[in-house]
Amino acid sequence: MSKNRSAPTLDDVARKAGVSTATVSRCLNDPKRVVEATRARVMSAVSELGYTPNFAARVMAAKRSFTIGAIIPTMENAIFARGLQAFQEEIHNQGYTLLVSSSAYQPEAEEEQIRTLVARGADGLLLIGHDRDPRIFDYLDRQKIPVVVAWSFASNQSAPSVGFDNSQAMQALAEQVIKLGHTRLATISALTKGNDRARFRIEGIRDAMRTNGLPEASLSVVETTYEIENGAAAFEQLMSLPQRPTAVLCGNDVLAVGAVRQAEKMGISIPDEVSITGFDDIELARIIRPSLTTVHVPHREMGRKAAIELIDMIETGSTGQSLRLETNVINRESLGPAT
Amino acid sequence: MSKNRSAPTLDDVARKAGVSTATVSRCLNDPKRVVEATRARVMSAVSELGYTPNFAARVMAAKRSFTIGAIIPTMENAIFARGLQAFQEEIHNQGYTLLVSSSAYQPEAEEEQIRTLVARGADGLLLIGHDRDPRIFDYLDRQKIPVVVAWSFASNQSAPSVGFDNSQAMQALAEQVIKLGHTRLATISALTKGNDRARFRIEGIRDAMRTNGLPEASLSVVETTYEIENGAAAFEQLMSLPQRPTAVLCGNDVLAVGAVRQAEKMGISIPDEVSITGFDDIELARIIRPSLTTVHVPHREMGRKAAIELIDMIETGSTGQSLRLETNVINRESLGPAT
DNA sequence: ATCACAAATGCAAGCGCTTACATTGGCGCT
DNA sequence: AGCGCCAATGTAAGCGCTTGCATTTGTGAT
Repeated sequence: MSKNRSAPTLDDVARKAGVSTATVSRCLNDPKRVVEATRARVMSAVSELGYTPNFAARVMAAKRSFTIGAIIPTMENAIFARGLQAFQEEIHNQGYTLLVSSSAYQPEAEEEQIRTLVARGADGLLLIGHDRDPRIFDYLDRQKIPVVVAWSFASNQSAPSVGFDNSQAMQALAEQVIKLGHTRLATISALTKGNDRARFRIEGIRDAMRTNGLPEASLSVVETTYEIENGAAAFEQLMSLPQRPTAVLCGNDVLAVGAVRQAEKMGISIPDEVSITGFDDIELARIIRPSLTTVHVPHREMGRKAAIELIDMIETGSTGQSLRLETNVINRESLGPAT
Repeated sequence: MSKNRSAPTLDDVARKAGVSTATVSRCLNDPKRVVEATRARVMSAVSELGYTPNFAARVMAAKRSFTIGAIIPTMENAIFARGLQAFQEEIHNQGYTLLVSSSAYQPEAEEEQIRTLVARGADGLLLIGHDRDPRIFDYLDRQKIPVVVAWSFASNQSAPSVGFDNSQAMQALAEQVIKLGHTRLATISALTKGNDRARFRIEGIRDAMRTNGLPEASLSVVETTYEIENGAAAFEQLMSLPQRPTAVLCGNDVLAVGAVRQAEKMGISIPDEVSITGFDDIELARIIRPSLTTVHVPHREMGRKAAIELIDMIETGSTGQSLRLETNVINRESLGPAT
């Protein structure tokens, strides 16, 4: 037992317990395969030495890492944080570890990170949305890495998805807005390039307009990136239109908060002069005044279900099955009747 | 070139380029050691094959992972998110990858995660706060894993820290509060067990009281976990005290937001009847109405500096050096003179 | 006791890479 | 032309683990 200043190995444990490394390995991975007496001896050697298996060696030998990778567009806001937290809790319960990276909404960055995660031996991947180069799905398929797509639902894609129908969710909200008499609608959307969620949401508004006999072309659309300040700027831009919209449907709550703040600054009363809505129902939506009418998304449920699905795919080798979750409109103060 | 359905290895590349694996490895890790012509041949083989080095094998052979681990108390709020984002950007620039896990404020979970990260070959660790079993620092020391502590500053600890003086920061704020005539103070704090930041902040308030001749014992303290709802509940509790405090200094902005919301609900006017302050200066602090007087912490700078320090320790083997950042009080609407 | 057979354990071959050390070849110099 | 030297490349030994297969040990039935 050399008191070497570096981590003990399987070999050290084996020697101390007077067994072979194979037995120690089995003790750790499949305890019932080794008889009680030996196991006790091994286990005490393990704890006396403070042994922790070397992960890289284990992955290499077993070709299995019990690691799941997730690539999300951004960590800087609550939307993904909450769903991801649930995802991580679930996989942790099942003995997996989560590796997260964020792509900053850049497709190339995402692709690189996918490769990195695969090179790190991820057993499966969680991706957000369907929009990406099909070659990526081919690659993953070839490497036999199961993938689940979340935050979006579509049954006919190359990977199963656990999410909700963005278009329909937004349509339901737009219907309510229109029922309140609004005819001049506008939307502040996230960038639609490479972002199916954003596109579907705009589409949902258009669907509702069409259904209700409003000319689709009359929808003013401003696209911007995901920040409160940008939501504010977009709102200002919309308010300087010759014909001010009476309702601004925002692609997410963050943008809506920016709009609300800008309205306050411009002395525009919400919802008396203009109505504003959000999407996601993050905490901020109920904190802000006026509180936000928005679409509630079951983030935690989505994260959990995606985890369950992905682990099932990993462990049974199944090709997975898409799951569609329900959203619902939450009525708060920022939406009122058209004036 | 067998079109095997699994990832190409160094060997495949070497064969295709007509060189040895050693040369390929050198091309990838230290290109100047191989002559231009060979390198070109190797590189084109790499890209034709779509080769990505197997991470586990690399770590195992090189005993170096270019991975840094960070364990934060929670991912669910903006405080750590922002600093961590900066940390990650900086290490990414220097060619490292970040592995994050959250301990949910549980010391045992943190300890387990530290071991996990070490087993995964992390080259260094970022930890939050100094409060933890000294054995952990011993262990890390024995494994020769550099550690930097952030979000807290203390020069006499077992690990260098990059942070700010929580006590002094809070004291500065409390001074202002007292100068405004408040004498009945209360604080809503995060749980102090295992959380030096929380403890130091309370201490800061006491220091200011002492300095200004206020009886320290008169400070009402409520401890609770990190959620808006809990901040609200704590505020309600404080308001039902026989002698209502006139200023409630919250341990962080999230708790303060809860307090503000509860005041609104109870019809207590802020800051006319009661003043409320926060700590951290997260985005929410300026979004909420009344906006929060709070302590601004240079999160991004802290993250970046911590990254620089840690990488320096990893690469030069130095023992590191503590760095103290400045905070400053941001005056907004939620603090007013005592009535 | 003895034998057949199953359960427990050991042996050793990799997993895909890095790197110390050995070998080769090209160059300038005499 | 011959020599020494250094840059470029190759050889092969691990890194710490898992696991198929071989071997040993223990069990119950005869």
